[in-house]
Amino acid sequence: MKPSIPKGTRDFSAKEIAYRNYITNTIKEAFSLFGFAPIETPSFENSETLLGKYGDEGDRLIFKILNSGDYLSKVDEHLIKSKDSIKISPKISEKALRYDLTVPFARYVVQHQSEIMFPFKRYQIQPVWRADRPQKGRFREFYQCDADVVGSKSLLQEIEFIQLYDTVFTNLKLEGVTIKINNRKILSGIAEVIGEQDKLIDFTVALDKLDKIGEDGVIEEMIAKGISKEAIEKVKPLLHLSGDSKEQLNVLKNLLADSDQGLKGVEELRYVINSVEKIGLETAKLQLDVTLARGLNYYTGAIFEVAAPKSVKIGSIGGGGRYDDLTGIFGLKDVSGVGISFGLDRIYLVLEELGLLNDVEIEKPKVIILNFEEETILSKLKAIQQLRLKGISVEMYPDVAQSNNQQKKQWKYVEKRAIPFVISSVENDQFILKEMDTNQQKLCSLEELISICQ
RNA sequence: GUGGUUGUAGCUCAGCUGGUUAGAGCGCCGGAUUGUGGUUCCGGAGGUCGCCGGUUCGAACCCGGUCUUCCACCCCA
Repeated sequence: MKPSIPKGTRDFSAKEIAYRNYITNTIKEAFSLFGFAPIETPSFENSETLLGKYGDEGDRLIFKILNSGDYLSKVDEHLIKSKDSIKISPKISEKALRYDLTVPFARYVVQHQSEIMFPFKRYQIQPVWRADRPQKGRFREFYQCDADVVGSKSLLQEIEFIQLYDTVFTNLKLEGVTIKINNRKILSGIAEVIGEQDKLIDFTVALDKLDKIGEDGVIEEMIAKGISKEAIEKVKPLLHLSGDSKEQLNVLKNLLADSDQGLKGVEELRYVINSVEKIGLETAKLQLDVTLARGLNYYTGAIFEVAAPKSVKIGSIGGGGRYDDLTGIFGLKDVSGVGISFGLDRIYLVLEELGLLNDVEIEKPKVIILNFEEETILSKLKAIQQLRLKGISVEMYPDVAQSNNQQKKQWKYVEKRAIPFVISSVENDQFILKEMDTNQQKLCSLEELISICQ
């Protein structure tokens, strides 16, 4: 059998893990700096927890887990003969792999509401699964790093999340990141003003594609979705908004004069953007983007999306927003939440492409002891014990060299792993120590060895 | 879900319009030379050319199907 793994999944080498840990540690540090504490939820949930939360498209992409045992025996025979997958699947599958971290988190909040102190701040770094077709920066198993606050409607949270994004990308030394911000209330306000409330989703999805398919493309798609020509005519000014955020907000304010909701969105955005501008960001740029929609149906206020530096062609590396009633479907009303997510795998690709991972330390021993002759093994093992007691990582090449070639192989092993110190042999309690960087070699005692390598 | 793309030794790839025992470099293993590696040289192992079927006297190369890779759309991190 030829070994293989399912498409869209990956093995990670020691080096890749080192790089990934560097990224997640940077994110974790920032999360706790901002007062978030980690929680974890199971890899799979009851299907009813997940299904219907992400729209039809989302449901299609959820990995369903087949019931164990004789899962067909209890299914009605007519149903099986009907070959109706949608009706049969809930009968044979009651669990599913989580699709994101937000919905399981909402479930968690409701289920543990009596133990939780609100406002509740948590972070979660775990893999999620989607039955998608893989492509660049898109996998079927990937990691999300989410931070959310529930139980506070304060816009200060939005401001803090923007700062959190900025902190992480600053610490990763990633320059040129753009944090795009919009407000769902503005989008529904626009839909209201142009009289197309019921087509809000189609409208926003089309608008979202502006930078991808251009003005004509957006208009074409809106027509295809049945949005009236009058409505589109009213929207047109949006398609070429210009100027700084202040000017853009003023245009929006005029456009949305008849929509209370829309005006509220404008004010919320104005507050957040003004505050952030006054406080200042380290490396990231905050940008108002009225076309920013995001697919998820549960956002109700601010919407965030993080774009990688322009030189890297990849989808968004993070996103988030405010959802006023996510916990409502699980029976807990009026709990507002806001959160953001970092796409670990995409951030990795961006950093790698920009060469920002090259300086990351890879775990390896500091010292290696070569194994050229049987007789000295015991004294070497003793030295190893002493070095390890001092916290110096050290290993010995396991196989004794029987020939010149095998000695050569040991040296090659050292070189390949870039181990800085090599002990080639022991004579009368004196070690022959070679420092690979300088190529200098000297004879030293155990004490000297420890002080050099420490 | 739609469209395209890829698949030859462990890795990177050759293999002209179908023709006898399928090649290279690197790597790997053994050996020689090098004071303890990084040089040079010699030798060796390793592939039913993704899989199934078809066309043909004959296919790695043509056709169909299938799986896989990567990419774009949809959607998204």
